[in-house]
Amino acid sequence: MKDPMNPEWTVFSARCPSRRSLARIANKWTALIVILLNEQPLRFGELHVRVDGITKKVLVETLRALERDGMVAHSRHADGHARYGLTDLGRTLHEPLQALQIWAESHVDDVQRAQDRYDSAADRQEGTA
Amino acid sequence: MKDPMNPEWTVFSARCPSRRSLARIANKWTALIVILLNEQPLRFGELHVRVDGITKKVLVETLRALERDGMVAHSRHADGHARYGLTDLGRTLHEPLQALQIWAESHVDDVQRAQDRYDSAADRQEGTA
DNA sequence: CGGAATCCTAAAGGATACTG
DNA sequence: CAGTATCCTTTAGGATTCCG
Repeated sequence: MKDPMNPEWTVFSARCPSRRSLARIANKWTALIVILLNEQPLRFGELHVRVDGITKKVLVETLRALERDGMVAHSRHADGHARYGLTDLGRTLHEPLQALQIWAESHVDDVQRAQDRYDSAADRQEGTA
Repeated sequence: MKDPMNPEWTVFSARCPSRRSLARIANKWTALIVILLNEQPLRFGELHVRVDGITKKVLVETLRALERDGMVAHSRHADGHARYGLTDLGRTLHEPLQALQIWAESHVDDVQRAQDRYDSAADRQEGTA
């Protein structure tokens, strides 16, 4: 599958499989789901309420894609309910994805200020033009 | 801006500003651009060729969004050409985003195997049905 | 070269209703 | 409850052309 002779075999190549993987993991829904499932396996409905704003359709699709890529698995539990959990592979994703969560939450104000600056600068431009 | 009284002020809340930030940084184009710009400031055309598969339109839009959020800035260089580079804020993004690149590139085979397993299991299901 | 403008398609996502 | 199925809207993204 991999061509070690090809120096372009990185995420920067559009046709490298790693580009597809990057697109899947560099995704807000994936990040939120992986972060939640790292705590503990969850049922579909629990995920649905804890990932605020996600629709059932998108949740199903994202879970299926993550299962296909081997990051998530679902299995029937002792109480008769199926639960989704991370696989070993999925667990290796938790740290980098949680880093994104932490970044996003801790830089809210920085980003907000930058946006305000940018927008007011843009307004001045408009006024000048 | 922030409501410290609201315990739901996290990326898991659809209306929390951090959710928007997460969506912006958990994005393949953002990741690729930030990783490249961390090495050195680049001109538009250099970015365009090094981020294989991106169109000029999408590159412009992504750069503008990153500038608005204060992660990228462009400035005229000594040679008279404008170059894009990371701001201090943008530089803090490099490590977590490069972690995603490394994950994607180093787990290509794991993901491929998982997909093969999943797809052949699905085929068997179809045959049974 | 570094875009901006326009147009268009495909994909993501949302709403709703239905089912085992 | 855990999905499917359907339909619809919106956004991301691509192709092309033009401009300073």
